[in-house]
Formats: sequence, structure tokens, C-alpha cells
Amino acid sequence: MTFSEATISRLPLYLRELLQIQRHGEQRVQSGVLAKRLGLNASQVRRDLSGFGSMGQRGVGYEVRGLIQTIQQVLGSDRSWNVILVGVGNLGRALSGYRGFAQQGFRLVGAFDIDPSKIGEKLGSLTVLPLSDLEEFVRAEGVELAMIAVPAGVVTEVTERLEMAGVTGILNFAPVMVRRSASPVTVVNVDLAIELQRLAFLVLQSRDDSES
Amino acid sequence: MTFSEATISRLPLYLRELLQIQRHGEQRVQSGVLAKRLGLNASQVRRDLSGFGSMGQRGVGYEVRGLIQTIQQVLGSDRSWNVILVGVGNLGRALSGYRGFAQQGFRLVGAFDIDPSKIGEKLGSLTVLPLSDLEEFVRAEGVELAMIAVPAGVVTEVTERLEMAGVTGILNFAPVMVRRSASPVTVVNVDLAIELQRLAFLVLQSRDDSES
DNA sequence: TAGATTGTTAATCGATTAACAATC
DNA sequence: TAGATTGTTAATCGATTAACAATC
Repeated sequence: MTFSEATISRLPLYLRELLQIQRHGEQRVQSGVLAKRLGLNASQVRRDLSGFGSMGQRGVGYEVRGLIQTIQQVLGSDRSWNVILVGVGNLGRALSGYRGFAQQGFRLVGAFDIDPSKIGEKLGSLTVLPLSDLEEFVRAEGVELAMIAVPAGVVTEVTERLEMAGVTGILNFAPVMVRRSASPVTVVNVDLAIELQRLAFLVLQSRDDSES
Repeated sequence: MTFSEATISRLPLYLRELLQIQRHGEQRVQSGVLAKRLGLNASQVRRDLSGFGSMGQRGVGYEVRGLIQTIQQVLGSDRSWNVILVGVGNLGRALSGYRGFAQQGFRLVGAFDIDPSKIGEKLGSLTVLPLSDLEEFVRAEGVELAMIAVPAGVVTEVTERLEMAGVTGILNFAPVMVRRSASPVTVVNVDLAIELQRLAFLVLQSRDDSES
């Protein structure tokens, strides 16, 4: 069971739509329906899904429940992940309250900050801990993933400490690319300003198109 | 001056690195340096940048200042955009305080919520306005872009209202895909849970790799 | 001139799509 | 059986990369 880069990036999208379809009470879905909802081509959807082996029935479609289970298994959201948050600013707070995470098996088990005024503060059911507790906590709780929402200047330091402590994946929201030298840590960078920039560019482009 | 999809998605990344390089005091940069910083191939960088016409000097490199200006122009971040925020929950608050926006020409000029308890609240220098003021505000202030951070259930309604009011671009942070029928509005969807899912998958994959 | 690096071509690689036989 | 939809092939399209002549 191996998938292309492009297919992998679409699996979470399929999963989201399928969960929605399931909530709607549908038991089956066709490639054409999924394609339309996601703005893709039906052939593309069938090709993506065929990576799972035979999941569909010709003339009928795909069983929603089965597809969901399989995709969740591939993505690792059939199991639970212990996640910590480093940096309890505005963005960190937003992340800690984000509903979507828990639904996909991500359990926020700890939150850290360096600012003494924030230590001890409540974040839902969590208490903000000092950054100095980071390493011990990661080991004791078996933390695998970390979200970092700290100022750009301290990203490198925090990343290194997480790495040393044994975290295996980092979701970085600071506007600097985390470079991992030759370490075994996987990093995904999310830059909100870049998304806004992409939007602005697309808007300009669609204006040009409609003029010509 | 026309760019491929793939190149466009990299332009904001080039811009970010170039700004960093400039802050460092460097006046010139080579394709190989940019490539390394962004994890790309040097040929790819040269090919991307060659879309601007001749910006580099053989044997020397590219002038940082000139590249920055050109990319900003292409992306539309050489001018200023009026942006509003709809939905002042945790995420909305985080977005309103995000430093990166202003730096790239995005001016947050208004914030809206439907919850009466939030109306009148201060958000930096802004005051949260009731959703009922949306249309008038958009027209009066010449708002072009909107960020929406509202519950999934009201995304469609909010989107339609923004569309009718004349907004041309929407950055959607709610975990539902905004579908634009045949409207002229450009939408970019950002789903934070999906990024965490991608991370988890990549972590699983790197474990498999290192085992085999 | 000698060394360095661009700009661009041609080759390769990967992803999308149309089409249709297989089959429910 | 007739209608529908999958799974898969082959064709197309687009993006990446190596290589090197052009030129600073």
C-alpha cells in the first residue's frame, strides 16, 4: 500500500468529506460525488482510492464506513497521539481550543510557555507549565508530536530541545522555516501570512483573467 | 510574465527567505543558496526566477533588493489590502494579532461577530462590530479580503453575505470547504487539523522507512 | 583571462485525465 | 438483462532536474 505525494496530500480531504457524508446518513458514495465535492476529477478519485486495493463495487460505489476506516488507518488517526503545545500566545490558545484535533485522535496533553506570568494559567483542562519542565514531561508522558507557536527568534532553540527530548513530529506555526539538519524529526511548517499572500495573488490573477 | 501553479506557490517562500537575507545585510544571493535554504534544487530556483525576465547576473547572482520588489509586485504585496475578520473566537483573536500580516501590506480594518457579548470588545485598535453591519462596512471601506474563523455551520451563510457585499477574496479557517458555485470570489481554505494529520502521517512514514 | 553562476534546453519523472473493458 | 460505476490502461500534460553554452 504505497501512495504518491499528491495522493497523500488529498487523503485528509477525502477523510473530511467522507465523515461529513457519513454524518448525513449516506452509506455509499461514488467517485463522481467525491470528485465534485472536492473539485477533483472522478478518474483521479478512483485512482487515488484504488491504492487501498479493491474498496469499491462496480455499478454501486464505495462503502463510506470502510473507506473512512482505511484512510484513518493509513493516516494514523485510528490511534491516539499525545501532543503538546509550546507557546501560549493568542495563536497557541486558539490551537488549544481547536475542536478538530481531538476528533482525529490528537490529544493535547500539555502546554508550555517561558513567560512566568502565563505559568499556572488554565487552558481548558490543562495548566500551563514552565518551559524548563519540557524534557521531563515529554519523556514521562510519551509525547510524540508538538505544535509550536512561539516568536520566530526562539524557534530554533525550542525545536532543538523538542528533538533532544524525543519528539518525533513538529507542527510549526512560526513564520520561519524549521530546518532539521540530519535529524529524524519530521517538521510541517504552516505560515498564515503566506496563505493570505496566496489569496491576494489569486485575486489579482482572477481580475486579470476576467479583463482579458 | 506568467507563472506555473507550482512556481506561484513558491513565490511567497522565496519572498520570505529574501527578506530574511536582506535583514542579514546581504545584497546578492545565488540560486544555490536560495535552493538550500528552501530545500529545493538550484535549477528549479533559476527556472522559477527566470519568469521575471533577466534578474540575475551570470557569475554573480541575483540582486536581493530587486528580486524582493519584483516578487512583491507579482504577489500584490507592494500595495495595501483592506482585510476584515469575521468571527472573533480564539482563532479570530490570534489572526487579528498576527504580526506577519501587516508586514506584507494586509491592513485589518474591521472585525465582526454575531455574539452580542463580543460586540464592542476591543481587538487591538479595532472594535468588534455586529455582523449586521457587514455589508455596509465592506462597501464603505472598500474591503477586498476577508478572513473567516466562524463555526462550520455558518460558513456558507457568511460566505454568501461577503460575496454579495463585494468581497473578492476569502481566507477560510473553518473546517469545511467553501464552494463558490460560479461566483467570482476566490477562496483559500486552511484547515489546521489537516496539517496535524499530514504531520502524523509523515511521522508514521519516516518510521516505516527507517525500519526497512 | 579564469572562475563562477546564470538562463535555457532537453531528458526525465510524476501526476492528471479520458476512455473503456470488467463487473456489480 | 440493462444500467451504472469501478479499476486500469494509455495518452497527455506539467513539473523537476541535469547539463552546458552564454556571459558576467
